[in-house]
Amino acid sequence: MGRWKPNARGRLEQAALELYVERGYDRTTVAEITRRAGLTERTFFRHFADKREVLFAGSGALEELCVDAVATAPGATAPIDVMTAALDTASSLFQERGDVVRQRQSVIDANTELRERELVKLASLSAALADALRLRGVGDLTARLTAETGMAVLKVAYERWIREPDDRTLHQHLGECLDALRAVTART
Amino acid sequence: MGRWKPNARGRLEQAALELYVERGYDRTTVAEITRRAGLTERTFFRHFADKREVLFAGSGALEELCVDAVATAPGATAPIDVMTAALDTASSLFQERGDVVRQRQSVIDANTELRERELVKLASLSAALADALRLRGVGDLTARLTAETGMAVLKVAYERWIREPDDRTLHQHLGECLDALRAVTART
Amino acid sequence: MGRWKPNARGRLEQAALELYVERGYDRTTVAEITRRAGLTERTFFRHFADKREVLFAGSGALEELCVDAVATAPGATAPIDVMTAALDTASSLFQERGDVVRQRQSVIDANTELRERELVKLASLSAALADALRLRGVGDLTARLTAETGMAVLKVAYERWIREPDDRTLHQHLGECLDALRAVTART
Amino acid sequence: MGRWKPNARGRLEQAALELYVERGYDRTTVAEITRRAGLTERTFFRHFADKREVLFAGSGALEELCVDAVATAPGATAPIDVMTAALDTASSLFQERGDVVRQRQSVIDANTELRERELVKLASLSAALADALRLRGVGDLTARLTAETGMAVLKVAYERWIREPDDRTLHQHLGECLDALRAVTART
DNA sequence: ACGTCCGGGACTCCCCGTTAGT
DNA sequence: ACTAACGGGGAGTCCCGGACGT
Repeated sequence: MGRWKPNARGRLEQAALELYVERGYDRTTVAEITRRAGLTERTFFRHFADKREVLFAGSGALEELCVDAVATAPGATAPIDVMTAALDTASSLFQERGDVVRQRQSVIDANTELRERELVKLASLSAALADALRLRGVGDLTARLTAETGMAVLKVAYERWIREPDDRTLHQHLGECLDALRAVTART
Repeated sequence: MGRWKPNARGRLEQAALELYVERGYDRTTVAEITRRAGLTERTFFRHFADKREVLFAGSGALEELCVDAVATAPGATAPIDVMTAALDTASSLFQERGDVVRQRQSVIDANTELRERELVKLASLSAALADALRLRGVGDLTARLTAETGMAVLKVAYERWIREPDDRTLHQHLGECLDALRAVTART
Repeated sequence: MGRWKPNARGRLEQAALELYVERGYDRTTVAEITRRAGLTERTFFRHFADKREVLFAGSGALEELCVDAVATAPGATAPIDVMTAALDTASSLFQERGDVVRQRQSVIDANTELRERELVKLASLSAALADALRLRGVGDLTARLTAETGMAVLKVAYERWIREPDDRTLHQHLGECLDALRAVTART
Repeated sequence: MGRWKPNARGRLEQAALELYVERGYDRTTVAEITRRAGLTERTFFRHFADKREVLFAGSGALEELCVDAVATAPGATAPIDVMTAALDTASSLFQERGDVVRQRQSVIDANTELRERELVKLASLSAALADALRLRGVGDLTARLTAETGMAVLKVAYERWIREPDDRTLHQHLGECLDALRAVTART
């Protein structure tokens, strides 16, 4: 057994989220986070590339799940339906832990730097999904557009789900958004 | 007559772009930029919010132009066509100065921080266009989706225009992408 | 009048020397130095390139004086005599403030990093003197060798002056060393 | 049989030199060196005291050889000639592997920290040679001055040998430098 | 509008310690 | 004895902002 309390990474994540909520992201220093977690600054940066990344540690797993959903969709599925399946996978992940997700999102929304990072994560997800579609044999142009469109739908649906505290699920919002998108792009 | 050489801001922009190209964004310090421009560090930050912003100084003007295109489109135009008009406005701005645009883009592509900022600018453009659409009476959901879809098309078309040095114009790429998008979202 | 107490640089130098003497160079942190000087770490590194340099701030002035002595020596003086004049200039600087010099030297001798820096300063002095000799028309090989020999003599004389607390001046030590050197290199 | 590939130390030396040449000493991190060598950072510091030392691992052997040359010189030899013998020993070591030596030297010359370490190694060599001379019965003052003078000659000769790519050997350069030194110190 | 001096925090890197495993 | 894994601690660089003076 080590000399240290276990799960340094987890303690840092929790301490960071707590402090970001308590006093806001930019009024929190890394020194304060590590103090609360009983560690040193050096250790924080060993686990997270920067002060923002601690909020996005889980996004890698999300990406994997979505990519997997694309890869394992039945062979004959149309690209847009494959994408829909991937988004549904993501949506259930969010839906399950609605409260935590909302809290985390309110932290992100309050700070521009964090919004920047969120957009990067979305772009990374888009690129990964486009790759996954190409692996299914979808052409490059279609793959990219499908992925980008999927992100557009996800963004809008997610935002509405967060902001409107009615009983609609994220899954329902995604459906509505996709319908609306079809109406927008339909040939007149 | 002032005691200083005029156009401090312009000199900073030029010095920054030169250095970013010569040795890369992250190997360039603000001190070096200001040294080349014959100014002090403090002055840099009086003109630009941060080291990245110097590359995005023109994006405000682009946003204005696009919003204007939305506002002045004929009253009966469908949202997607309004958006297309806005994108065409943007595209001619890029098309005119292809070389500068490509150089600037290669700097941005080489650095994650700059890509973050680029995404933020796109998100800001999206929000502005959604607002402009709402002002035309378009419903909130449709406005957002149209704007986000427009950004998706712009991203893909722009990237292909940059990367494939054939004779197709950005305008043509936009058209092709919109067609492809329609094919993707068409009901089967 | 500024908001700050004046002479930040001087306060840092003094605080550093005090602490290096009190508890040794490597058991002193920059944070402690700046705390004692009533400043922040950031300010320390604005004035001194690193933690060592604070002890060698005066070496630039010494170099200037020596170079000047070389430049202003009578035109017909032989290189070795020009060099001797330069060393005598340096020696009087040390002789005047014997106590401070010895204290500083004991700090340096106790730490390898500081000895490294001392050697670099000597090498820099050597290069500057060789340059100054070349400016007098001395050939490159002779200039370098004269400068390096001068440093050799200075090193040995200085060390003996510091270590042997008799009444001989540094000037006398330099003379003895030069004589001994001549004996060493004399053709048999 | 060990579980690891053998010769960890050698792999580290090679990886370090390669990287220092490829991208420069200060743009190379220890992590990169160990990654290339297939080891961990901790292992690097078990073999080398610091990041610089990996370039000076062989200097201990050089020192031994030179000291040995002093110790085994015929009893009646004058100090300066003993020193010359020691330098000639060193020179053949360099002469044999001219290419590697030049490459290594170009790395060192490009970085101040490395030049510092090089000077320390020379100072260490000087001290060792002075000790060896004292063991032969040479007086302290003469021993020190002879050793320091030897280093001066070695420095200048070595530098000229490196910089001037003609056919003169390091041995020849040493001879020329010694002659020039004698001319410099000769009584007029 | 610009310079000067300084504060403050993020982040990187070097170097070292301990523990456990082989 | 040698390695990996994890953490500590300090030096040093850079971005950015605040207060004051011209």
